[in-house]
Amino acid sequence: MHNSNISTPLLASPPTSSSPSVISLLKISKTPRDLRQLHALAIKTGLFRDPLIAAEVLRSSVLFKHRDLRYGRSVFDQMPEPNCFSWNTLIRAYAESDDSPFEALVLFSRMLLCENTQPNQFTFPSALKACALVEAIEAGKQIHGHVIKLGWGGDAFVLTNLVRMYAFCGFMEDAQKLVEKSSLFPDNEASIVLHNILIDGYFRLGMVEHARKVFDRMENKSVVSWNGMISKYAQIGYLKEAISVFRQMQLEGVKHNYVTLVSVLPAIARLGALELGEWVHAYAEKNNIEVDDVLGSALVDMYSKCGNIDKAVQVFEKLPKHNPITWSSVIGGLAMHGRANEAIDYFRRMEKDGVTPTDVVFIGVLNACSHAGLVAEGRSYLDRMVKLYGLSPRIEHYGCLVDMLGRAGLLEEAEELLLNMPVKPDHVIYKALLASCKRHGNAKIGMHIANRLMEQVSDDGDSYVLLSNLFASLGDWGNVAKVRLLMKKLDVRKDPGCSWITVNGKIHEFVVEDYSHPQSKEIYLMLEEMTDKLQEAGYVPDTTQVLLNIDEEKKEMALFYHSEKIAIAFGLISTSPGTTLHVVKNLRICGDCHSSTKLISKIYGRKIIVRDRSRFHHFDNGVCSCNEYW
DNA sequence: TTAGGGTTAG
Repeated sequence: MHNSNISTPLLASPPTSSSPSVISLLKISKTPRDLRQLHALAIKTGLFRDPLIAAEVLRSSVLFKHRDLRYGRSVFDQMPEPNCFSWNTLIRAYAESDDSPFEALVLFSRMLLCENTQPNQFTFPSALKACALVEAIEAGKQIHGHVIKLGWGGDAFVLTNLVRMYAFCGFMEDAQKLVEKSSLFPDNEASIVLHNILIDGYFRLGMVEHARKVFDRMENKSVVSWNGMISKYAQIGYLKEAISVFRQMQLEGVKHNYVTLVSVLPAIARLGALELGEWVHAYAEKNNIEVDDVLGSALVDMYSKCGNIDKAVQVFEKLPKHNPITWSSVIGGLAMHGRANEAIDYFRRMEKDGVTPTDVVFIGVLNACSHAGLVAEGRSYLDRMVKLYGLSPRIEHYGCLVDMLGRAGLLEEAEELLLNMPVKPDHVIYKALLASCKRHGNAKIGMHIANRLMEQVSDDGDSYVLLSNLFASLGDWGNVAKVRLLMKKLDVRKDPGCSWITVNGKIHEFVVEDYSHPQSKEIYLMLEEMTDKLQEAGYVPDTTQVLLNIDEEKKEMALFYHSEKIAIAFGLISTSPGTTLHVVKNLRICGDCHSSTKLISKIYGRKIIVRDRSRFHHFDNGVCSCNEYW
């Protein structure tokens, strides 16, 4: 068929036969069709035999706007004698591809066999990148040999990729040696990059101390080095370290930039350090750092995880644009705070705005339903996710649903779902159901689940504790003792419960019966006062929450020293009257702490916001925002 | 043509 009816503006004026104009046409070709037409034309006119033009066709097809590797490969295979540039282009394209980096190595070895071409400083980085991705250390070492033989060992790009190759393959000594050698000729820029890559490698291998040592020994650090430490620490949950590097950076006079803020905010969020989070937000505004959708989603998440959901919503509304992640942040935030209906409203607004929800957005929506007892809604949203959006539920989605059914007391259904879902249950989901069984006193299902949990978990202390708590709540002290003995034998420990509160920008952390705080004496006096006032207000300790076989008086004492109570006592003595207290706890709040905190909020006229492992509780004037549904 | 970034069930 003649193609005059599909002529594009690009081809309206046919190219002349001179190479430069074809090359410039290729460079501005926008659609795959433009490219294919130019390609066909080049072949028809014989211009494709010009290696420069052929190379440009290839480059246009695999890099930048087109990124069609299969098409690029066919272009390459048509070349009678690809030049070095073309080899490099295709090797790079494969090395950067998600599914076939290994093909880059195959091509590299084919290139070595060609008589007229030799790898150069542009070939090695891609080939080494491919080795790093597929952890091909032997190939990597051989390529290193070629690098030396051909004299590219001093090239900054080649060197960085060599170091990264060794680091990704876990050969840290080789990586370290290369970096040290490069430090002898301190061309700062390049040396800093090499050190950053080395640090990244140590983090990837979980060798955190080594990473820190390299960082501390760096004479010159760039802002990227600082940001890298902050983000890596935050990613592996070393939250305080992340924040301490952030502060040290400031002390040493290195200015925070956009990436610094985006990197440190998740750590602040998880710690619940509201004051610091507010400082970061103010810093962005004062320094004209644009709060775009990326920084915005980090801020929205920070405000909601730090207890200020209204501010989170406010920041969200002011963002210049929204994407699935900003929506996830605000929906997940509302869910955490138990504001299910608003979470659902936001979800509807998102759909109305034409944004396609991701599976993460649905985790937020389902979590909202779970924490508000909206069972029918939860089911229908899972259905919507599968049928309308074609998303496959992950274990997290089933986790929300099992939790939702369990909290609502629909334990048989929860168990049925857990046993029949198409993904393998993990210890998280078993524990969620086990916690519901304990709460609703269902020993039968609890035992089923416990048995299955024990089959697959051997070193998760929390699972054993949950099981022992289930027995304890049923008064089955014999089995409690058995589980505890087993824990001792297997040497598994549970996460110690701890709570923390930020006062004047400093985080104060407490564990159960904690006497280590410098103001410990005042804190315990306050705890005594609190207990007296609670008793005056008619509070009776709920000793069923103490899951040890000890006498009642001791049980009361054990409750009295729960870490969240200590944190609240400290908050009360170290802030002025009326100040809202923000407490974060790493486990779920216990029933006794929940009911006494309600009273404390009334007695002392304080709003107390507690974030526990699963959600927020806003205590105010004797009531909690969770409506006892947690 | 090399280094750093946001959301995710309990």
